[in-house]
Amino acid sequence: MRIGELSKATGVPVPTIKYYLREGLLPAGELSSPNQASYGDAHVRRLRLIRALIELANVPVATVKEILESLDTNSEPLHDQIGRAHRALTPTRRLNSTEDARAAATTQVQELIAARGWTVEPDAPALVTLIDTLAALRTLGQDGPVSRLDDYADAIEQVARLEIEGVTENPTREQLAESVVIGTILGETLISALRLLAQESISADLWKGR
Amino acid sequence: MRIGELSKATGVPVPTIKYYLREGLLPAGELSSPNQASYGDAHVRRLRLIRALIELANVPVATVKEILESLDTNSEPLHDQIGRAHRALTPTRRLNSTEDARAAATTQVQELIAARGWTVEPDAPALVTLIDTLAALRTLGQDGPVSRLDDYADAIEQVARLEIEGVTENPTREQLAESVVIGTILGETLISALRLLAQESISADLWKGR
DNA sequence: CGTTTATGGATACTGATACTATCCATCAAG
DNA sequence: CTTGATGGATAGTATCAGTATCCATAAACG
Repeated sequence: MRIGELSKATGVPVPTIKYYLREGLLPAGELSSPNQASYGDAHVRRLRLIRALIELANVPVATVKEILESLDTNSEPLHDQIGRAHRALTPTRRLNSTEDARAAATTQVQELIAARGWTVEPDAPALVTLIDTLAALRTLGQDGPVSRLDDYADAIEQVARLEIEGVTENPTREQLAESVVIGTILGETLISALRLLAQESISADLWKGR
Repeated sequence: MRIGELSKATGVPVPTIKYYLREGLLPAGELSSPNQASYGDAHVRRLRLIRALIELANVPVATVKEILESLDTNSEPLHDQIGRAHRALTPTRRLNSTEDARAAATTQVQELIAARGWTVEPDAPALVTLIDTLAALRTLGQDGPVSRLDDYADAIEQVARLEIEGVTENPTREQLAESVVIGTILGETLISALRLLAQESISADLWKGR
């Protein structure tokens, strides 16, 4: 398969494929002569994965590269690979909310984690996001979600259990890693879309025309 | 309060505040003379909201503007305001997956909606995202989430119900709109962070060191 | 065999986004 | 009365994700 056919097969423009090759997201094709390379099914698959992460999950190109490298080498422990996927989904910027809102949120989160017996590193990026979000909600006078945090956690734990279930049936370590990482990232998009759909339905029933 | 104090109170740099004023995200302060304006608590609150949407939920500046305008005028029906918030959370770009994967995903989603009795417009943005995501997962050989879609929907419906519950206790129409819109957007960040935390915990217990 | 057309590789350019920086004529505070 | 903000306008910057252009070579067609 030549680059033009790869482009046709995936719908990705040739210059974009060249860009991904340059950036190291996509491995080079096999060269038969200095300006002739052939690509295979692995390239089609990889390209689809790249597009899904970029288009659906809004993962930056540089992060996609990191994730793919980590999946390719498999030198890292699985738990670290997951951490990499998590960083792809966590906003890096910190929010400065009022000191007391943050303090209250921190306590609440610590209690939640303790009550559920979760094993979470104190510097997990999602921890910071959770605290910041709770603090922001409270500061903005929206304490509905804040006061129902435990109920949210119930539902989310259910989802997380489902995801683990759907992933542990993978036989090899490589397949497991791939499933976890892809599932973590695209799962977020899936859940978000489902939630919006459910909300839209409820909103339509409740407030249509109000 | 002058702009410097507003900056101190929120941690947002003065040039950035000026930028938000220019872009119409933040209403102008009250002018006492051609180069002297004073800002109040409403500005502090608004600025915090802007930052939360941008930093935590990754909403683009232009979309934040739209959302705030819609909340300010309250001329739209509530259901349309929610639609606006939904568009802020939905990727606009479409993915081209294989025809049969899309067809299968479309059928599956239609069945899901029918089975649950959801009221969803056929052109809802989340619908497209959901179909694309399912198609991508299947194409990538990750059918775990695809086959468990109904279980996911169970858990998500539970979350959506919680959110409605936490929001209907608002007395006025304006407060309701604000709660729904902010809750929809920041709720997404909250749920995402909770999910990652739950995953990290499970992953730590299951695969630490593997 | 000759002429389009496509390709690999390198380099340069573009458009969007979210700020930053500079300027200047006030205005306010010490 | 000098020093330091401020409002408003305009210009500049950094990053990101591609696009575009060139060129020497190779393949496909007639």
